[in-house]
This record gives sequence, C-alpha cells and structure tokens, in this order.
Amino acid sequence: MARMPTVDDVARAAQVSRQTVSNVLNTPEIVRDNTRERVQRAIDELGYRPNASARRLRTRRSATIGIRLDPLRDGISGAVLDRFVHKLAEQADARDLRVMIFSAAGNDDELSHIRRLRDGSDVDAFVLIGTDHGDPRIAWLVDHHVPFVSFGRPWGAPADDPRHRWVDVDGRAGVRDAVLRLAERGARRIAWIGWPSPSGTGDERRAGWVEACGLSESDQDALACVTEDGVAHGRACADRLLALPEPPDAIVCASDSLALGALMAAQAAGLGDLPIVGFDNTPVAAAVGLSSVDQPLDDVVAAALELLFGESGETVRPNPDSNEEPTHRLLVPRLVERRSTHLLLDGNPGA
Amino acid sequence: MARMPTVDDVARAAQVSRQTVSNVLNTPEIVRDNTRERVQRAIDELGYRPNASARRLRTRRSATIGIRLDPLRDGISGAVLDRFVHKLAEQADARDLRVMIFSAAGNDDELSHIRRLRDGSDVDAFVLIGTDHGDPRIAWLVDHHVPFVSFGRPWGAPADDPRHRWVDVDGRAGVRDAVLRLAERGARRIAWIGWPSPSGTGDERRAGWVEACGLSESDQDALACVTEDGVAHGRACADRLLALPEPPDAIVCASDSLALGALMAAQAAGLGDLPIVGFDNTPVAAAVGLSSVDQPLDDVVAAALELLFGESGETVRPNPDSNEEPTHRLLVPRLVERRSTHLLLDGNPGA
DNA sequence: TCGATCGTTTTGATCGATCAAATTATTCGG
DNA sequence: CCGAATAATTTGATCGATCAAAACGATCGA
Repeated sequence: MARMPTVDDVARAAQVSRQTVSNVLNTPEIVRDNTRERVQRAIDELGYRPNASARRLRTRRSATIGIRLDPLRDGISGAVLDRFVHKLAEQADARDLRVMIFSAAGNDDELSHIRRLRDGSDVDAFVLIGTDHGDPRIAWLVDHHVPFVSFGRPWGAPADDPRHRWVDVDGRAGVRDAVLRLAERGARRIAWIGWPSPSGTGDERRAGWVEACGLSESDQDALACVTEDGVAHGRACADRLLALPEPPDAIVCASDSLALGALMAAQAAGLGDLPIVGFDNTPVAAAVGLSSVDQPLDDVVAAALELLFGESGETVRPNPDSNEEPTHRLLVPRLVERRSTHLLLDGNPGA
Repeated sequence: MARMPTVDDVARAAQVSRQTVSNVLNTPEIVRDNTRERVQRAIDELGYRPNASARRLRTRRSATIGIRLDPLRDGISGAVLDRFVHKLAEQADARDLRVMIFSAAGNDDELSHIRRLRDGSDVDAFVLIGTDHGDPRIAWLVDHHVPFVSFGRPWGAPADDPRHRWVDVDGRAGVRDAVLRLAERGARRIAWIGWPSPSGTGDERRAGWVEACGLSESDQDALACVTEDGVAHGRACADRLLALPEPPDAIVCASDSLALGALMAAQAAGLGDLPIVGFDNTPVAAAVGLSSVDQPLDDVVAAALELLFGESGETVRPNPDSNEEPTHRLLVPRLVERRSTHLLLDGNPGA
C-alpha cells in the first residue's frame, strides 16, 4: 500500500510550508483566502489525512473519550447503559471525538485501565456510568486530576463539589409523577417494588413513591417490597403483594426488569389489568406494552459532553476547582404511558 | 500535573540507554537478566508508562480495533450486537488491544469513518457486524486492503475468498435442531415465522426449518409467515397462524422479538402451553422463559480476533490472499430449552 | 596473542505533526 | 513615500517512542 501523504507532501504540492498546511487545518482563519484554497486543493487531490498519532503526540490531546462496559448483568436493565453508549458514540462523532471502550471486572480494575489509557495519552477524559454510595473511583479521579464526568450523582458525598462533574436524572420526580398519574386514574393502594438500601438511585426512586403515594406509614411498610433486580425477583415480590389481604391496585417498580416480573405475576393471578409502571423505558417495556419512566438519554449525553468539552469543541476543559460554571446537571424524566396504565380507563378499575 | 516519565528518564535512572529500556518492554529476552531487572525496577519506581501515541507514530500500529454501533433498531434483537461488543471489549483487553466505537448512519457513512480512522492510523483493523446481500462494504474493504473480519458470511458472494475473513454461526443447523427437538417431543405441525427474502441470515434459518419440519410443500406455505422483525409483527403473524383451520402445534421464529410476539399471541388465545422457540437467546427470552437458539458469542469473538491477529498477539496479520490458512469459521449454535418447549412434557400435548 | 564471532548495549535517524519564534509581506497613518 | 504596526508565512525544535546500524565487550579457536 502506498505511503500516505504527509503535511510535507501537501506543502510541496501547494508550494507553501508545512506549517501553513497545518494552519489551514487547525486555524484556517489566519491563512489568506488565496493560499487556503490552494492548499485545500492540494489536500483534496492528494487525499491527505492528518496522522492522528503524530498530532496526539505533539498536542498531548487525543480527542478520545473512554468508557467502561460492565460485564453485562441482567441484560434488560443493562440495556440503558448500552443505549447510553450508542448515544455517546453518535454525539461524540458529531464533535469529532472518538470513543474507546474497555471492560473491567471491578472498580480497582477499572481504575487501572483508566490509568493506563490516560498515562499512555490514549484517552483525554472518561465517562463513568452508574455511581455507588461512596464510590471510590470518584475520589481517585478527582485526586489524580483525571478529567471525567459521571452519569450518576455522588451519592453520600456533597453533590456540589465542582471538581466532580456529573449528570443525572431525577428518578424521584419520575416516580412521583408516575404515582400521581396512577392516583389520578383512580388507584388508591399503589405498591412499590424496589432495591435494597443503600442504593443511591434506588432510594431516590423510592422516595418519589413515598412522597406521592399518600399511604400511612404502616401501609407503606406493607406495600413496599424490597429485592434484588431481576425479572424473577420482581415476580416473587409481586406474588407476595398480590396475596395480601388488602392487595395493591397498582404497582410501581424501580426497573423494567422488576416490572416485567410483576406483570407476569399479575397475569398469572388473573389480574391482567393491574396497572404497572417500570423504569427506564427499555425496548422490552415497549414490546410488552408496559408503562415506564423514560430517561432522556440524548440530553444526558449532550450535557455530559458539554460539561467536559464546553459548548462545542474537542478540547477537554481543565478540571474545574471553583463554582464559576455549573458542573452538574439534573434532568427530568418523563412517563411513557402504555397499555398497562390505560387499563383503568378501559372499564376495568383495578380495585 | 507532573510530566510523565519517558524512556529517557527511566534510562537515566537505570544507567542504561533509551533503547535498552525499549527492549526491556518489547523484546525482554534479548536483555541480560541483570540489566533487565535494574530497568524494571526503575520503571516501577518512576511509574513509567509508554506513551501510546509515540509508539503508534513510530511503529505505524495502533493495536486498536474499530467497530460500528448501529443506531439501535428494535432493541431486543439488537441486544445480540451489544453483547458482541461487550465480549469484544473483554477479549480485546486480554490481548492488550483497544476497541474504538463509532456510529454511522449508513454504509457509505460507515466507510468514510473507516477511512478516516484508518488513514489517521487510529485503528488497525475493523470488525463488521451484520452482513447483507452483496454488501458493498466488503468489496470496498478488500479493494482498499483494509484489514477486517466480519461477523456474518458474504451472502451472495463466494464464501471462500481468502481476502475476506469472516466468522458466522450456522443458523440453519440451529433452527434444524430446534425443529427436530420439537418433533421429538411430539409436535407435528411446526410453523415458521421469519423475515422476508432475500435476507442472508433469515433465508438460512428458514432453510433449517424447511429441512427438518417434514411438511408437504403446501403445508409449508401455509405454516410459514413472513414479516419484518419486531414484537408486534410476530404477534400479528402468530395470530394469523393460530386462526388457521389446522393451526400449528409449535412455532419456531427467526428472532426472539418475533417469538415474544408469538408467545403473547398464544397466551391471548389461551394457548399458554404452545411451544415456541426464538433465536438469539436474548435476556428477554431468559426472562420470560422462552426457548431460544443461542449463538456462542464468546467463540465468535475469539475466532474473529484469531483470524485478525493470530493465535496470540496484537499485530494484525496481513490481508491474506491465498488459502494457506483458514480465513473463516462457521460455528454451531445450541438450543437453550426453557419452559416454552417443556410444556409438551408437562402433560399438555400441544397437538 | 590476535582476529573472528557472538551477544549485549548504545548511537543517530525517523515517524508526522504542532509549537514558538523568526522572517517576510502587507497595510496604513503621517 | 517612509517607517511602524500588523498580517501572513516560514524555520528550527520538539513530542516520545522504535528502527537500523554501529560500537562494545566477552568468548574462543588458531
């Protein structure tokens, strides 16, 4: 295969110096029109493309974002992260950024990958997805001045540390709206199926239910079911709830996996019309007609990139250390209603 | 942030020359034990990491694989590709390879990305997923000597062109086995829900059904239903099949999406025990207890990497042009049986 | 003891771009 | 029409590694 043309080749062809070619590429506004056109023509004719490695070596920027792909767990809820990665690839592309993925077994492993990718100047900045209580990664990244943004709040730590840029979705508001909507449609005993505490995301979503369900404390205790994520677990919980002396007339779940399980339990119990709401609006929810709280992933990704790179651009903004510019963003989800909540209207009051 | 140490820093600390440090890293066997240990100690103490960009510039290798993430379609079947990408990240990691993702709107767009990434020496080799009939990408890649491997056969082109390395799963065998299994359990009229022709993958899977279903041509026509992929489409097809004067006593589908739709149709028709088999063994299938043909993605990824990089190593093997070494691999899927095919045993013969 | 041979280490050049500073061309007020 | 200020372009150095070839040192047979 023929050698790729370099700046020098272009320079020779256009009768200018290397630097002028470089300028046409990077700061075209300082090159005279006449010259710029001539150079551009040479570039096109030769099919020149800048060598990314050389540029990176010199500029110490890679215009590349790193993101970890977890070993998939459930596969249904995990789909959110996949969707996130897709969106990230799309929007990064639009900004002329590259996205590099890596997999890691645990947090320590992830950090060692991050270190390797960064020290090798392979990657400029990282996106973390899914933050935990007292997530050790965040402290490490902040301490080591690694530019990053997380999709997920710093649970258990002050949320306004400017050195930690984050984007998140207000799950509490999302669940609250869902509950209110169900109430509006006639539901009185709305149950909750969620994850064990402490779970940042899970506790927050549950809080939305507590806030809006209008149940007494003892009823809350009776109608809240805590379990690991997963369809089977959701089903078991729902079975238990439906067997209560005063069963719920609607169920809100912390995830679509749980909700799908609940849906199956309801159908098995002959309660095919029990309104159920999930969370994440995964493709499965759409497929089976399950209402679900939808996270605005497009906006999440856009916000994440903006926090890292600014309005438009491919250069990472330095790690902020003061609150001059906002360093986090909380977005509002929205309920997507499908058959599972419309049933109340179809002449089949669930209670 | 302090400057990262370079080979020179290490060399100075270990009282050797840069090249010796480089040798310790790349060809340790030619360095004397004594020296190697001393250098290694210096590397550890300084926390030295080779700069990937510099290395790439010099060696003209990036040790990076590129892969396109489609804008997601269905989301259920698309999950296979996501799983593939995960596995790829994991196994690439084990070989010290990096994976870069990009998104593209269409085939042309994908090619222009590939060109950019390759000409910039960002990426050494590409993985294509999902090949179509007369896929234009393949001809282009072969013509331009871009190293690549595809997950998917060259439908409509000779499959043994050594310049096209590919891995695929024998969908025909997978479906055949599923059909035989259903027959073994007593099913006589096994229906097929699949995609419109020509579709490489789809036609192949259907061929498996034709081969094993043991139906007359006219019965085949009656019991085969063709539709786009998607849960709703699957459901519509199944509704039609179940309304036949002689309805099927089992259904095999070209995808889990279709199968999920079929499952819903069966349940709605009070045929909760109708055996249904999907394809791809997605998380959803597992969640709802749907039997499905599972593609051995671990093996697929391993084979893809092996075709590109050899037994072990991070250097792309040159584009082969003769058949000295095998350049493709066809793997066998396996049926994962769940409730939906066991029902025949549970005392509810479907026929 | 000398030169040939082998294994080990070092030196100089290079990959392809950008940075910083120097140089040349142009504009403009007086 | 001149010199200062500004715009446009060029030159030399550099990023951090590896390649290719040269230099070095030890071993060994003649």
